[in-house]
Amino acid sequence: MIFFGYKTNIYMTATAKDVAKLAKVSPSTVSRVINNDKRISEKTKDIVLDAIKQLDYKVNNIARSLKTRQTYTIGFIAPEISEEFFMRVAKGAEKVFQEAGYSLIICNANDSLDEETARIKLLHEKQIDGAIIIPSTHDGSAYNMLLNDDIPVVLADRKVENFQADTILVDNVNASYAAVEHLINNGARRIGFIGGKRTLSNAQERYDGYIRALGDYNLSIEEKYIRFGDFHIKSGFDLTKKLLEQKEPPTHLFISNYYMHIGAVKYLIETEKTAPFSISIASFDDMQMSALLGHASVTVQQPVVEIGEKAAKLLLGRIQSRNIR
Amino acid sequence: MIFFGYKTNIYMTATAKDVAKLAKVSPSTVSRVINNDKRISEKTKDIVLDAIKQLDYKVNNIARSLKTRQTYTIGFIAPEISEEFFMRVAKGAEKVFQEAGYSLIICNANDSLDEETARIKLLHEKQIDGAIIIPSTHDGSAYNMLLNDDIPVVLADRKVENFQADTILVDNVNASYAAVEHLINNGARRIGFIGGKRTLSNAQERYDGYIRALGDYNLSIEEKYIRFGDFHIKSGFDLTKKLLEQKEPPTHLFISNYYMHIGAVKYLIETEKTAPFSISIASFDDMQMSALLGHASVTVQQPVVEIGEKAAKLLLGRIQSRNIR
DNA sequence: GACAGTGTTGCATTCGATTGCATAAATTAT
DNA sequence: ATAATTTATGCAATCGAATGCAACACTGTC
Repeated sequence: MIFFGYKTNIYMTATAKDVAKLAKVSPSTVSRVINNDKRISEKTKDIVLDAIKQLDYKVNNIARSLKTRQTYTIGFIAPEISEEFFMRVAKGAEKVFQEAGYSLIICNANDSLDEETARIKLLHEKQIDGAIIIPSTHDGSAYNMLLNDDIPVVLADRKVENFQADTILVDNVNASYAAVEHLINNGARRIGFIGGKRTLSNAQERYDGYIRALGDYNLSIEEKYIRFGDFHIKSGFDLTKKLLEQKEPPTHLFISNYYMHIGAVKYLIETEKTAPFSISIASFDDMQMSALLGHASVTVQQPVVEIGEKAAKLLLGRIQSRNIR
Repeated sequence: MIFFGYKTNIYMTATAKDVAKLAKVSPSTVSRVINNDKRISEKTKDIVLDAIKQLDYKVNNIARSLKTRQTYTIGFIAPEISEEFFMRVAKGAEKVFQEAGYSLIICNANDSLDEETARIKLLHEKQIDGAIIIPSTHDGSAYNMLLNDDIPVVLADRKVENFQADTILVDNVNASYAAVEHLINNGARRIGFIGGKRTLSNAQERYDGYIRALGDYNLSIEEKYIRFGDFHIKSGFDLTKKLLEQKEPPTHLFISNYYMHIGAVKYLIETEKTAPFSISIASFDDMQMSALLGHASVTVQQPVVEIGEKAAKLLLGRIQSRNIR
């Protein structure tokens, strides 16, 4: 493309100024056309639109954001982005935000407080409009960095200390209570418990449900049937091994999350522990694969994607109403 | 914080200007301190650093990007972000980019060309420094929008038409050949094939491997043993059903991806087809769960995370060397 | 004491779009 | 025909940081 009579950079991508020149109007007018300002005549609007098409003009959202102070970008921080559970939450959030014109920067905190804090600072500098965080630890003090600058935050899946914000949770206590109750009703008396780090609110709550169910049915709480690990496959494998290798092992297991469940099944398959006595498992989280894992008599179904959607809607509401907390 | 003697916005977050005032230097100096410009005296550097701490100043990356024309942001588009396979690719990419100071905007194309194109336009307007795309279809023409404006693109997992760029692939043909060969060596003669849409390069290549293996071992190619679907669980379920419900069904299956494998196992479990004759499955993609799925005698292991890492490193190289293609 | 050389810092412009205010043009009222 | 409105557009400042160039301060030299 070559323009006569005035200098235009033909190598770089077109700017509103270039469009303005071609359409013989001012940049302000171009801006108003892009933003659908009603008090612009149909005639000039058409001319500008035509110039935009000719130059294949695209808004520079960086420049726009600088002026409008809105980036239409949301931060999403999860402890580990390769885990299906967290990504399903992300999917729910992404859907809601995509429809509203926002996009999601997804960050991996690597289960580490330091890395999580670093991501928060980065997202802050990138001027995100809001953040959804699935906490990696129980300490949420770093999140205040965002709130203090009026960037709304919504938490999902886990509660934290030192930070006050809306949090989308499931009823962990009652859900795990129900799962354990199911085992008891099927005759289980020696029920092992495999849980996550108790500093995580959801891990603790699932444990609470287990304890409460045992109590309500007058079953004794045996420390040797209770193990805590870290919500990952290996941990599920190791703890199952520990529980089952003792004398008089449990006959049933309540396992606190999907990945530990996988680890447990892996152990059972490898050691063929299935033969002597049949282990029956109740577990938390219902994934695509859960039904295909052996031994599962009941799984607690968390509406995972919906958690993301709810968190996103809540956050969107706060952003749009400028009501930060 | 209140400053006397000059007007400063005490409500908004501090800018370089505010820091400059407090440190009694010019904004340029502040900028130079942040960017570690060597020709700044230790003394003023300390003063400025101190002022930065006092005001809790954070760079505004939007403003910076407008000037430097670098956003340190990468677009990542996948056909469906909730699928573990794609997210593992994303994880690999995220890791590499995080270390290099970039962050990832993750977009869901919903297996749709239109949505994919919309995401590309959005990312373009957001001035991303580069993009990694896992194509949703075989048509890559929309990707040129980026390349034409010197935004490098790297594809992963699938090739496309109408677009030329580096693409990180696995050797689908030989991998599926090897899997089928394994079945044949174990005595398989009637091997069913369950594949994805053939317009996708990887689906076609996996089919090619199957055909070639049959040919090399002088097994006839029976159309009634071959079915194409769409790489999703339901499709795997349906096609397995179709293959196994015919008279003289296949005794072995080669299944082209993880999700179809899950669908197949689901069908086998539900119908207990396991009893009369034992189906043996070879499948593509080795996920955390693959070993736990029944019937799998061999799975092709794709280095999924490494695909993401490789793609990211390649892209990073292009970005940093400003060598777009 | 004048001057070159080196090291620090500030001035002013720039990136691309938005927007309050002013003004010009078109329309209506008188 | 002129004044009063209404409508459409342009001007110029602004968002926050980066940077080429100029200017200043200091040291050392002859």
